[in-house]
Amino acid sequence: MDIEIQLQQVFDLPPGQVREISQYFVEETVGKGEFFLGNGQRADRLSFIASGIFRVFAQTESREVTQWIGGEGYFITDLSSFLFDQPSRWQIQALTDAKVLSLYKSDYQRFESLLPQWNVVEKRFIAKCFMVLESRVFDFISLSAEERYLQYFEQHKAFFNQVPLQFIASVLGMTPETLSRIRSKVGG
Amino acid sequence: MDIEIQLQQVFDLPPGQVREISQYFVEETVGKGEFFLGNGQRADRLSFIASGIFRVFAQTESREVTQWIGGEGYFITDLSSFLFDQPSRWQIQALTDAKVLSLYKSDYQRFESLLPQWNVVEKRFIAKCFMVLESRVFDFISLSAEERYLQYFEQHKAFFNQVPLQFIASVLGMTPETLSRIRSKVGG
DNA sequence: CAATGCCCTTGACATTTATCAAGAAGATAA
DNA sequence: TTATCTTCTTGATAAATGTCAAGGGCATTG
Repeated sequence: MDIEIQLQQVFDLPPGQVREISQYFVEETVGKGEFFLGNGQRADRLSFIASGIFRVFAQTESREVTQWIGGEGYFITDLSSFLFDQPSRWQIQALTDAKVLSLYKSDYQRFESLLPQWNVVEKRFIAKCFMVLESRVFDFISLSAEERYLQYFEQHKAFFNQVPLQFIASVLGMTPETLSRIRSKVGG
Repeated sequence: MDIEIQLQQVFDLPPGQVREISQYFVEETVGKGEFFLGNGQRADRLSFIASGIFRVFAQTESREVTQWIGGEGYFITDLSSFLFDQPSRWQIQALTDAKVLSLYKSDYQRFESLLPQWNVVEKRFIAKCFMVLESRVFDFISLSAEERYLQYFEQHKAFFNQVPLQFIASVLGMTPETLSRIRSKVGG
C-alpha cells in the first residue's frame, strides 16, 4: 500500500505537499506478537500500516479487552497519548508480521511551521477519527450483535482469516462463543 | 454557568484570550421540545449550554435512537456537520427550556486569523471529543448494562429528574424496561 | 512422528435482556 | 376538576447472550 496515495486520501492534500510530508515517515518492521506500544508507555509516533495487522487493547481486572483492530492502510497509535503526551490507555500488539511508516512526534511538531496548511490537515484527521467512533457508538446502541457482526464482516473481510476471532468478538462487544454461533447461523 | 470559566477549562486559554473569544458567543433561548437542529440541516454553530438539557438523536427505520444527552456546561452541535459542512446525521431537541451561547461558523472561521493559538485550541477541543467517545466505546465492550448505568448515574445525576428515562436508556444501549428493572434492583 | 499449545466449536445450562401487554402515576390541557 | 396523554413500572414469556466444560482441528516444536 503506497503511503502517498493514502496520505492524499486521508489528508486531502495536493501532491506536492503529500510528497513533502511523506518523506518524514520512517519505515519500521514489527514481528508477529511484538508489542508496538507497551503498557503505560507514551505514544511517540503516528504510524501508517503498510502491511500487517495490529490490535489495540487494554487490560481490565478480569480480562483483556480488544478495542480496535487495524490493518493495511489504517493509521495506528494511541491518539490521546500521542497528542497530549499522556501515558497511553492502550497497548498495541502486532498480530502478524508488519511493516509501518512512522511519523515521530518530533517531526510531526515541526509540520506546523513547515506547512501552512498543516493545522487544517491535522484537524481534519482528528475529526475523522471522531466520526468513526461516533458511528461505532451509534452501532452499539442501534444494532443487534448479529447486525454488528455482518457490518464488520463486510468492511473487514481481510481480518477473518488472519486474526483470532476472539479479538474480533471483543471489538464487537460479545464473547467468542457468541460470535462463533452467529457465524454458524448466518453462514459467514 | 459562566461561559468564560467554562471556556477556560475546556480550551485551557489565558484569561485575556478567553474574553476575546467569549464575546463572539451569542445568547439564544430554546423552548422545551423545540428542535435546535432539524433533520438534514447543517449545523452552523457550536453552542455552549448555559442552562437546560438537549438530546441528540437519529431516526432509524424502526425507532428513534438517542445518541447523547447534553446539559449545562456542555457544548452541543453535530460536530462533523459543523466542521465539514455536511448535512447533519443527528437531530437535536431541547428537553427543557434552555439558554445557549452560540458561536456561529462565520465567526468561528475568523478565529484562525484573530488568535494565533486558535488552531491549537480547536485541535484540543476535537481531540477531547474523540477521547470521550473512545471511553464510551470501551464501556460498551467492557461493562455490563448495570455497570454502564451506575457509571452514567454517577456522572449525570442531574439528568434523572428532568429527562424521560427512555432517552437515557437509549444512550446506554438498552430498552426502557431494562433500565427500569436495573434501577429498581440497584435502588437508584 | 508425537506432543504441546492455541484456537475454535459445540452442548448444556444459567443469566440477561427484549418483547408484549397491562396498569399506575404524574403532567398537561380542556 | 376531569379527561387525556405521556411516562414509568411490572408481569409473563421469548429470545439473546454468557458461562462452563469438553473435544477437535491445526500449527508449532521437540
